[in-house]
Amino acid sequence: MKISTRGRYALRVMVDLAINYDSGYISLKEIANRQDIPLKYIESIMTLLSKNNLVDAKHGKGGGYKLVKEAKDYKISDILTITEETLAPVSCLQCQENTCKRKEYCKTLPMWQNLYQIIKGYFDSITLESLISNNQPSTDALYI
Amino acid sequence: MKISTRGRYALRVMVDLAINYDSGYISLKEIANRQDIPLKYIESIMTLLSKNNLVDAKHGKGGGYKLVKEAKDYKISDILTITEETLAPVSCLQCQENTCKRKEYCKTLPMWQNLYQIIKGYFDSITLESLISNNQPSTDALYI
DNA sequence: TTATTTACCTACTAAAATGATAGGTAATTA
DNA sequence: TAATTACCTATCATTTTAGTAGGTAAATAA
Repeated sequence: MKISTRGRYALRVMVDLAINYDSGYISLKEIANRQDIPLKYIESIMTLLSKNNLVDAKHGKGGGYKLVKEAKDYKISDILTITEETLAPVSCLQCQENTCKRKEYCKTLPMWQNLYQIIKGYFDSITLESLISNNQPSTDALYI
Repeated sequence: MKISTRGRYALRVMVDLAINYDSGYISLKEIANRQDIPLKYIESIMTLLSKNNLVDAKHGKGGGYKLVKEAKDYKISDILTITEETLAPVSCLQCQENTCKRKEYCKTLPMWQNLYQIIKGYFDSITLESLISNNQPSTDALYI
């Protein structure tokens, strides 16, 4: 039950882009260097985010990536859903329709559904802005 | 970010043992059949749970497994922590001491720490008994 | 115009994790 | 004593993960 490096790297790059937003387009060469992430690896990840319109890419000299909206308008769930493909903790929940034959009587299914909602809800509640300002929902408040 | 079949199978077997608690020792042959899980695979999983004293095993004819305590006294986290090795969503959190060199300034670390607490808290709050009675904390209540 | 820089594209690969299977041994009991 | 059961060891096929390599296309600065 681990978040992949793809997702973790993507978040770090997005945070970097948010912090350096005023510098305009920032090359991956610079970010890869600063974040100590393999350039070629992060290239494939950022191309994915670019195709999903999370970032604006500009080719050529002086090009690079920049955010297309304010940091507060990026939910962490938006980024992770793309890089992780899904946030569902079990595969029977990752498609719209659950095709598991056990679903009618499965004793563990409600627990997984709940967990899925909790994880999604958590990542929905955090933005790039809250990451930068170290301002996240406290765990204490999550359970009444 | 998926729970493995090891963990999912373990929970299903434990639920089965809980439901059929009154029947005494139950063989894996019977459970594997009922749960449609490969016998040899579940054997390795249950040996692990047995070594961790979550179940009582009895060899020979009429042998099998049974719970060592009431269903309400098994937290889901106890079972999953053994089968999944850890519930930490990122590897830097799975040992007592975080050895990541980025930990001092990492913008994403607090988010992972919080998530870890939420996941642990969730699985701590559910027991085998609550699974059987379909009585789990509602998602609605989790966020104020 | 040309050299440079950058994103993007395609293919490949090594290592690890996952989800098993196979064949036995030891304990227990009917 | 035969049958049954947990347990032990080894192996394996597939998938996923985490990259690497080498190029092409776009854009710009010189």
